[in-house]
Amino acid sequence: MLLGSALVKIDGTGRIKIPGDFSKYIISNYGNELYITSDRGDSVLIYPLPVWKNWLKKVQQSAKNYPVLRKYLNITGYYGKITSIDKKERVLIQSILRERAKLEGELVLIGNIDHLVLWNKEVFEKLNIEKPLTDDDLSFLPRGED
Amino acid sequence: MLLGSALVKIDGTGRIKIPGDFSKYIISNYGNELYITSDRGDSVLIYPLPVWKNWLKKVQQSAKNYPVLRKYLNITGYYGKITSIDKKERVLIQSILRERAKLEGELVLIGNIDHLVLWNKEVFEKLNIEKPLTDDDLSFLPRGED
DNA sequence: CCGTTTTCTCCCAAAATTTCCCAAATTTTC
DNA sequence: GAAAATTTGGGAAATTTTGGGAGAAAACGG
Repeated sequence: MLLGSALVKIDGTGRIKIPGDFSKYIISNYGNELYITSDRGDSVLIYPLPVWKNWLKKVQQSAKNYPVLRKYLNITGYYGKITSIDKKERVLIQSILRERAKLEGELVLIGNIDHLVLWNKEVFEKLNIEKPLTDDDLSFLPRGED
Repeated sequence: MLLGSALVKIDGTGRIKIPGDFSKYIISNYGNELYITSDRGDSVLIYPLPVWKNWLKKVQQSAKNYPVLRKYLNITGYYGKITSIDKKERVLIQSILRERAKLEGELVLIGNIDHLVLWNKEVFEKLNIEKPLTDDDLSFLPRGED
């Protein structure tokens, strides 16, 4: 399962090295093909290709009626690209995404169960860390078992 | 499967180069004949010819019950043309479509399972990227491994 | 805490892909 | 049938992608 985060850097040609534990998990469970995309352009979604295909099927089945879902498909198609993890466990991030999500300097790569999310570290912190969660926010959490 | 996008340019004589991964997939699965058309004139639909023929059959069936579809058939017939992918993996976009869909400067070519959609990049972004998806929009996504 | 091993980053060069350009061939127009 | 316009073909430059070496940094083991 993909959990936790790592700091990574992007090289001169637009690739990132996927940390060993993430890449091992992905390759052994799903193979080395990825679908790299974004929904809002501010972060990069890195899916194992089979996971994405599965997800896509679900979305498309409901997309018939909702224009919003069609827009979602347009956008994830626009940002998207099939890529593979190379021998050194690197992946190329396509240039539209590099620009849009400001991929330069320090980046944060976060595991999200079956896929990864990549952020410009500064951007991520501005959105999530600077204004910490309030008691109110936390009140929306479901009850844990007790 | 045709997924993801690529930026392409149109040459002086109205052709685009279909990126290697797309063209390889198309040719090996469907051969090198295409049907190039449009439904609304603002983008260009690029179908492998066998895929289009199949689709057409379905639409014609439904047109018996829904005469509105006749208009769809008229339009896609009007814009349409059979073309083939040349040795250098280029295709000519007929001039009605070049004008109508403003094919000049940077273009975006987006994979959609079994066909491609070509847009003027600016136009596409105005329609899809300028106003990004909101939290509310995303809440319409089906739940799943996300 | 120090040396060893593994992982990651940085860099360069080779390979592949895409774009640009020109000219020949074909089709259309008058 | 000649001129104009469009389509087709291919060489070569420009750009992007790929591959791998070597140093730097981090993790590991004792």
